[in-house]
Amino acid sequence: MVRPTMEDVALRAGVSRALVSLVMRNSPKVSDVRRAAVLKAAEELGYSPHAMARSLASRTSTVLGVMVSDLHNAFFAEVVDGIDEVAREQGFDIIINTGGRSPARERRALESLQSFRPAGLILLSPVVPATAISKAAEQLPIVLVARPSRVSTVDTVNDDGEQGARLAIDHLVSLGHRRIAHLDGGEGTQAGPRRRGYVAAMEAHGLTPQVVSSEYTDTAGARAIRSLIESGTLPTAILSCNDFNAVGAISALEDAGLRVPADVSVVGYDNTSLAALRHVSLTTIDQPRAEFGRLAALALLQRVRDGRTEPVRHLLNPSLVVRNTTAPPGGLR
Amino acid sequence: MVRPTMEDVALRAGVSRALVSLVMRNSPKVSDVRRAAVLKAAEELGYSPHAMARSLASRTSTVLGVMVSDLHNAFFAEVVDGIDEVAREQGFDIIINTGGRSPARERRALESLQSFRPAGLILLSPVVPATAISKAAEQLPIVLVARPSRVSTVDTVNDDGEQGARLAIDHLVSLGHRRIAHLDGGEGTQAGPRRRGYVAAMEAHGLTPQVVSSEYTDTAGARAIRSLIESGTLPTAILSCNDFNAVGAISALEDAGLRVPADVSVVGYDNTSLAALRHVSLTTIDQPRAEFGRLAALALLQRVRDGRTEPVRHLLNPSLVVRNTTAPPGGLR
DNA sequence: TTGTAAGCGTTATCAC
DNA sequence: GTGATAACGCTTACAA
Repeated sequence: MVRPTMEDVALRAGVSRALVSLVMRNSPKVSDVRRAAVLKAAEELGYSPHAMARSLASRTSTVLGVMVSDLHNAFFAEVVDGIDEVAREQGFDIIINTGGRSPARERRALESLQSFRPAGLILLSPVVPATAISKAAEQLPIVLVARPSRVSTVDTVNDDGEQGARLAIDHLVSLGHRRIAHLDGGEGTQAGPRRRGYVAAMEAHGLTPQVVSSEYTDTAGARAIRSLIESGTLPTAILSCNDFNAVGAISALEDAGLRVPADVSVVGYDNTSLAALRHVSLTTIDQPRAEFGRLAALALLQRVRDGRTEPVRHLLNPSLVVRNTTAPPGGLR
Repeated sequence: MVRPTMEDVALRAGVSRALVSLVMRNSPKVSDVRRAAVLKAAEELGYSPHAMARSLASRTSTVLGVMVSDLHNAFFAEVVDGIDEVAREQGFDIIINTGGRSPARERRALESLQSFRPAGLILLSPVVPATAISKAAEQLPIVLVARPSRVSTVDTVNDDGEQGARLAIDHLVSLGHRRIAHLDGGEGTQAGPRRRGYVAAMEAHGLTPQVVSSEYTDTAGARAIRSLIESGTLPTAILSCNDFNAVGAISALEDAGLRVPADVSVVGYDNTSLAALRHVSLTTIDQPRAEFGRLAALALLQRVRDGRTEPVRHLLNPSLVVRNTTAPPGGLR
């Protein structure tokens, strides 16, 4: 169980260690015979380079660290796909760690990631305080995804939540809705912009906003609907803070004998795989997740390789995905 | 942007590099005064140990590599939680990489993980050929989760799919169902045991198995139901190969004007977060996912630290979670 | 084109 | 307790 080293390969191929090193980094200045011999020896020994030793010696790193705040959320999986795509193209490896939505655990994940001395770090929706981030940013380039920041040393990639909410409201208004409530995400990341966008869009249409306090879960969505029904203030359409909340809302509406979308229309946010299920078929707002990842990786590489120092702020446009939970009000369809 | 080293800390604290090293590994044989001085200097400099250099020098690794075949599947997130829990307890760090369900990408992920020379590797439902796994197992300890293996050098952690299917059938039979079809997972991992368990359980009850070819997606589940309806062979109950398939089946049943569970009962498999949504509320088979992770990490640590060499094969018991998609047949409820 | 030797940041083995 | 010094596996001038 002891892994072969360059020395072993060199011995077996009858060359020096340095030459093996050249072959491994496929330098052009190695004769074909020697190269073949080295490759053969490496193959036979099952040798593969030791990334840490390499990075130590070369004083460079081809590793990008990725901190995923919540592995349970498929949202991040697609962002990672985007990161992975760009990183691989550019010859970088990624290592992932997860924070489990707990600041303490996330802190540990960050430290662990940094102990590998990666070229840079991409943080997906981190929950640690901003000071922890700016402190880390003193040591290496950092890109934040799905979390805004004013720290001038970090880049950010976000979706324009205000515009997303506006798209949803415009859609509902164009269907004929006038009374549209927003089930608010409370403290959740991105809840602020979505709420502001909702209020602004309603007012732009001359309508009265109705913000209902809720959370990013299906039970919270159901609870909010029940309170609306009890207070007799149920509108004809709902904009939920995310897809889970929307599914909870739909289920509570159906429990109350109301039909979606005939009696009430519902719009989600995020276009998770849940929304696409035919059983749900939720009208929702899509964020270009893989693009988030690609831009984040690109931003990091610009700092790492091209030495960029001014921060970049990507604000991506979400889009509306119309499915089967929205229709004109009052069953007019 | 240049990270401080032990040398810097030593200089600042007015001690030798070796002493700093001792403090960092909190050795008991350092005077309190010196320790405090070193810690203070490290803090001021923002110093944290260099994991790669440490591992290189100590010829040991406190890193566990985790390959997640599909980050989009929340199933793995909980397994990772279990791994993380045990690893942290025992002073190990984990680094994650993903294979995106593509053998080529997975191979790359495996190589990348190995280049960090981790103490061992945990592979979650890998799709690479068995030979690739046994080759890797020559270099370091490997544990496979959700994929069986006969390679004597690797440990495995799986759920007992046959028993899971049996639990579902026993439940349906006890409700009074006699005609129960299985929507089969085809080539998918774990589809085999579930199918065998279904057939065996049906025969044990003196019933005729009805296996319908399908896949692990909601559209496939819907398609299978439509074909059953068209052929006039729709039974009173369905055991799906997984939750997605079950949700697709439910949706197709409702589209056809049938009620679930009044007209047809449906059981899923996996107890994903989807099943728990109140809008779905699916009766399903639960696998102890976090336990998978814990056992996998423990198995790895036994090899790494205690030098165990005989393989272990964990086969965990699934359990039945009854929700609202199962009832006695014929709307007798 | 190939080999030699000096590091990279750390731990480990000794002396003191 | 504390401090030199030799590894660890690799890269990289610099020589040959």
